[in-house]
Amino acid sequence: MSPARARTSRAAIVAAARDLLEADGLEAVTMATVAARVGVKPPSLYKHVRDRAALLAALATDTTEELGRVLAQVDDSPAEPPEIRLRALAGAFRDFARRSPRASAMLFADLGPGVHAPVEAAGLAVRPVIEVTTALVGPTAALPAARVLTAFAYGFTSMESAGAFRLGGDVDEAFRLGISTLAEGLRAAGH
Amino acid sequence: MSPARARTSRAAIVAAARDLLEADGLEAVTMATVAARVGVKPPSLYKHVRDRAALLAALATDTTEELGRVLAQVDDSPAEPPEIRLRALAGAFRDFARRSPRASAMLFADLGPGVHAPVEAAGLAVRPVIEVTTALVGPTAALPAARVLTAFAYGFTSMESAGAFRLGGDVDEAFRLGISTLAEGLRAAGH
DNA sequence: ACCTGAACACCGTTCAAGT
DNA sequence: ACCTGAACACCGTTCAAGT
Repeated sequence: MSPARARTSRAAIVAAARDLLEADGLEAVTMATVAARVGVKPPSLYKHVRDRAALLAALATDTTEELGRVLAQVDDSPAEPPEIRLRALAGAFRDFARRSPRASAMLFADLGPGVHAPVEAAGLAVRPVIEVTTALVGPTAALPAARVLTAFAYGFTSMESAGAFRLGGDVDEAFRLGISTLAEGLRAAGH
Repeated sequence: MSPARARTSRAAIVAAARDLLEADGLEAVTMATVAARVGVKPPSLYKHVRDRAALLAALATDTTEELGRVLAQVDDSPAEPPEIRLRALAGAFRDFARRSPRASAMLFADLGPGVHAPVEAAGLAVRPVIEVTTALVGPTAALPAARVLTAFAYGFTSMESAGAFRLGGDVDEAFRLGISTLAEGLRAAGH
């Protein structure tokens, strides 16, 4: 008797995977390296995650949920003008992307069939953006405006952490330019 | 004597890799599947590419060069107003991304250490964008403006092909909104 | 000069057997 | 109920041997 007590957990496994991802890239996230990091043998992981694809999906979900908490905390003063709130959200997302660049690049990426954060987590993370665009352009135009802002911020930070800006110049300035232009332009368009 | 004549080529290998990538995703691009598709055994590939990472880099380069040709061909009438040229470039990029969604998502992505298209190919592909932003906002502000446009278009198409827009609504409209907003907003800001 | 078969280390995954 | 060792198919890569 005395069945084996859990020596690890799903949360610890996901955290280990995220650490390995940020440290050494996605190809370094193997069942063996993750298992070693949480102190078990590879087969034991299958008691906590279905397979590697499910582990990556859980990693994406974890990242999405953390981002959702960060953005919700940043956007806690709806009395501010929407442009100010938007700049704060964008800045927080960029900081998040710099803290977890590889996990952030996976937020909206194609990770194989059915491998992405569930709609609930994604919806929750994007909610602050939609709330701000609602204040900015009204409820009917809020979704496309949020998509535009998200696409820009995600594309920019993904390119940045991949080292895709290789022509010199001030990268910070370009990010601020994008957010400012979109904030003002969307407001002007969305009467 | 009569040393073995090449039964395949680097170009054929890259093309096979791209086909496999678009058909079944990056994890389906193995040395074995690529070799089978070009009609050789896996070890033969190493006479043409250093390793799998180099093959993926060559794939990214090939994609970047093709995009460069497409964009250069689209932007062949510098007499048009920059907003029109910009819309044409953006539309061509989106078409390209829909034709080769997985390869396009790799254009500016982190594919491992040193695995991305060389600066020359990337610079050539982005040249039409910089030329248009030069016409739009002047030479000093052209680079950040081009970065903003590229980040938006790349982020948007990557999200789109990954299936990240899951809240309904008109995705085409959102793309047009982004390009219009940026074209007008950047011009207004870049006197 | 390129191709192949054989070989190796590694990876994801399964499963019977332990506690 | 979770853990492990052993096993399997597969993958990237090397290399000696073919032509």
